[in-house]
Amino acid sequence: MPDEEFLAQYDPGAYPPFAVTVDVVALTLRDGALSVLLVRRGEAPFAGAWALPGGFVQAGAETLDEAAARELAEETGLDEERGLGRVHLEQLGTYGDPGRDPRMAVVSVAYLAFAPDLPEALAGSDAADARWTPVADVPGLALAFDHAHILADGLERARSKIEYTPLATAFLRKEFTVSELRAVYEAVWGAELHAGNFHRKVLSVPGLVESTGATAEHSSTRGGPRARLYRAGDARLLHPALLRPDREDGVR
Amino acid sequence: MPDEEFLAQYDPGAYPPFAVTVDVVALTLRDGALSVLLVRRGEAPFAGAWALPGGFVQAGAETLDEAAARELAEETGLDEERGLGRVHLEQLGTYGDPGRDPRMAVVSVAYLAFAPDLPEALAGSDAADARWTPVADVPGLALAFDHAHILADGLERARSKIEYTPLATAFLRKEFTVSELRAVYEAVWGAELHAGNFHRKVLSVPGLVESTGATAEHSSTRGGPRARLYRAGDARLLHPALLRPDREDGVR
DNA sequence: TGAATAGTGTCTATCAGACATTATGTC
DNA sequence: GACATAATGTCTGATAGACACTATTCA
Repeated sequence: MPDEEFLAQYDPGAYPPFAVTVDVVALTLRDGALSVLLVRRGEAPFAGAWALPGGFVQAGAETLDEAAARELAEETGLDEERGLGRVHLEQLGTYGDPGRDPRMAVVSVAYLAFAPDLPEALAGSDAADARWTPVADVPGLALAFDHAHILADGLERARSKIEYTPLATAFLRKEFTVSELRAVYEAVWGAELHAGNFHRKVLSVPGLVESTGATAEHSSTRGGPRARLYRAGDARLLHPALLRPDREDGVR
Repeated sequence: MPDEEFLAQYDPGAYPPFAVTVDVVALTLRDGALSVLLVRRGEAPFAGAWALPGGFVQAGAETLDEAAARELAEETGLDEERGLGRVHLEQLGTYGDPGRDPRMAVVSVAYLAFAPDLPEALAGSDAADARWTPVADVPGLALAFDHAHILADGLERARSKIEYTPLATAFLRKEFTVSELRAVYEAVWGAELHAGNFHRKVLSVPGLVESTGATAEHSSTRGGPRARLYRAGDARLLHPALLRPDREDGVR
């Protein structure tokens, strides 16, 4: 049977129906704290509960990546011009356990976003509120659906990803100091790093950062020389990697 | 509005309909060559073309992981008893570009499987044929849908995963020699490794392998002492990792 | 006997991490 | 002047990789 003939008599209803959503774990640094974008749901199910921003994929009209970017833009107020281009967005994983949504069979494709410090969030169409929330405060929140699980996976991916890619720079503005970069690593890993060793390491890894020649305006905090400014380098993978301090070697 | 009331009047038809499939990139070593399980499609679309094994997820009846295990079992003839338990199965990524399936909007959740050398494949219900195919032979095959893309992603994941996890052992039987393990790395990475250094490295990484005390029956190939036998160790992450030989440092 | 293999020893360049030091800012 | 920070220097132990070497088995 030729394909055309088959398609003409084809009955889409014969296949089990799913709804497909995208949900975004959007991370940023606010006041030195690793924070995630959460929305307060305006509608059932889980009305009133905090959840990851997300929504239904428009079948046939957009790719999954585009759907994730669209949902993120709706809640952050960014567009392609203003900043969205600087946000790193990657697929995290897909969650489809039966019963994860009480309405019907829903498969959620989760995305992970790294964003520089952004203006306060905007409540999108179907959200009552939207807020950047320090991830340390999330455990008390009882997120909707399986979003706590998705967030945990996203955090672990983020911790691992900044080890061997230069994506920590995606949390910063275009120009940054080594100290600011160190603050990113410390916030994501939740561990203090040795300033001197970190400095030397960052400059020694090929392609992680490149110098701008300029120095920061005023030394922000409590004195010290003005720090030099760097841009993100052109590496896509770090070699050697910046390994996080020993997390119980090997994880048996 | 309470959730129950909402659910009662809820109309699933209001949401864009998707079909959800799982597709499996199942890798194994056959005669020293890294090989992937392919099926020849019996029905349109792409009837007669080779494709990754997969099928529709049964909505509400199984998790995505279970659906992937079911599809893999159908094509390999394995069940929980006979070997399926030793197969490593992990989610690879999700593919949902509009038009990737000519019939309707289909989202495919791809899985990656590492299997020990298995008996010849079995054609499942909707496949005309099933075969373990050396990945080196695949480029000439014009796989159905976007399966060439999915396979490429799976291979890259596999190459990367054996660096920092002990999953290379999933390609071998319960007991194996260091040389057999080296053959896995060489097949997956497509590079020759230094036998002596590899040997010392494998034994020095905590939790990668543990000794059985036994030695192999006969030195299989062209002489040499009988090799000692090892089991997979209890590590879930390797530290330090086994880095693959320099792939153009950093990938700019 | 010859050849290939298993396993170990040695050397060197590199790297992570601990620690120290100097210069430069703020309060 | 007290103090924190930026940046660099020094040292040590671990590691990757090159190479050499011995012992063991098959043909």
